[in-house]
Amino acid sequence: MPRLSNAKEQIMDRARRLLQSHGFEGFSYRDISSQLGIKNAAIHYHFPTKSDLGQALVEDFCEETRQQIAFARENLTVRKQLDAYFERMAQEFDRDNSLCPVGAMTTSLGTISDSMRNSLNQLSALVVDWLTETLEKGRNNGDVEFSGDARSKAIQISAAMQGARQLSRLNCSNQVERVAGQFKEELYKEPS
Amino acid sequence: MPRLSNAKEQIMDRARRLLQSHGFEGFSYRDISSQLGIKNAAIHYHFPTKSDLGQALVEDFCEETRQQIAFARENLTVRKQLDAYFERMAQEFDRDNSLCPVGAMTTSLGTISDSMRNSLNQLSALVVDWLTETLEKGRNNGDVEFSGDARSKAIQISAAMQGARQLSRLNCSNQVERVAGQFKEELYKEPS
DNA sequence: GTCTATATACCGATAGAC
DNA sequence: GTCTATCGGTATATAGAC
Repeated sequence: MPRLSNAKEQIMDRARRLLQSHGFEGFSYRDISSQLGIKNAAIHYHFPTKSDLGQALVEDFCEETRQQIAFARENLTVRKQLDAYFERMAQEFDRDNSLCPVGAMTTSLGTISDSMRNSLNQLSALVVDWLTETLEKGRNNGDVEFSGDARSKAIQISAAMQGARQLSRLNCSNQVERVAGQFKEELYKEPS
Repeated sequence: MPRLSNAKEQIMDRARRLLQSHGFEGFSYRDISSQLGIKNAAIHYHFPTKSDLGQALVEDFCEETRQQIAFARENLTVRKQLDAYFERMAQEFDRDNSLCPVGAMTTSLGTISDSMRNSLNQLSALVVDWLTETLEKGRNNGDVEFSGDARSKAIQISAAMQGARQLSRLNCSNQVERVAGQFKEELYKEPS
């Protein structure tokens, strides 16, 4: 009889929070096991190595992001898609001061496995590709306004949101909303 | 007779590189001592605790930034000041793929000393305050163009440059130049 | 599937010789 | 000012009982 109803999910949930607050090398199996009231060895049963755990976490982020993008693309206008993206970034920070997964892993890029790094790259590309496509579409139909090429704008926005979540943790104030508001003012200059 | 001509400076130089590539918790006294061909205890003589070393590093960053800002403010036009800032960010990344000090510390904010955190906060504020002042001045004399309030724009730019350095390490390509180019295109729309 | 116990390695830090 | 030697703590990971 297991002590936890669905141990694997609970382990990943704790690991996810720890990753987004302390980075991949900033938490240990002990942090997870003590929070769940189990022992280290129990985690090793579900995730033999920490790399396995990290890989599962990043793939989870990818899948979640894919679903959010798919929903937005099929159901929302360009402006609503961008608004939802900005709002999600601000809300994730408000909830638990969490970093974006990519930002939380940047200091560990030299030590993680190739497969983990590849998945992280995919996660980053998912957002940038969707932003590029959405911005381009919005410029064509007049929903948004910006100069330069769409991919550069997409990278600029993505980088700024990641950085804003980090600066906000340092200042203890939500700069994500502020940066998002600045982008919206610039993109939505002409009311549709 | 010391084995190193100026041990303290050499230790800080190595520590600085390690901090900007692996984060504060991502390097050890051993990493530094092995690179310099000395022993751990020698580092502890100059920096009794790792917190002392970290504090010295952040204060060094502050002093360097203060000098760069003071020079720019006194000798350069608004556009030249912004150009110098963008170019410095891109060059620092090109040289050794280094993170900005603030971005390198965000996953360690929960474990570092209060004094280190305060210095880090000062470092971030130095750049944002200077950017705010410079943007406002440039908008008044027609050197640059942007909407919204200057401080929001300053935070947006600062956050984007920090994020761009991190994304660039993941992609193995210099997105810092690309993001800087996007900002320049937007800010310098009207040729002076 | 979870436990106890253990292996091995690394960490920051200190004492004392030179 | 640097060394050798060592301490206590923690990390990931494994073996084997239950």
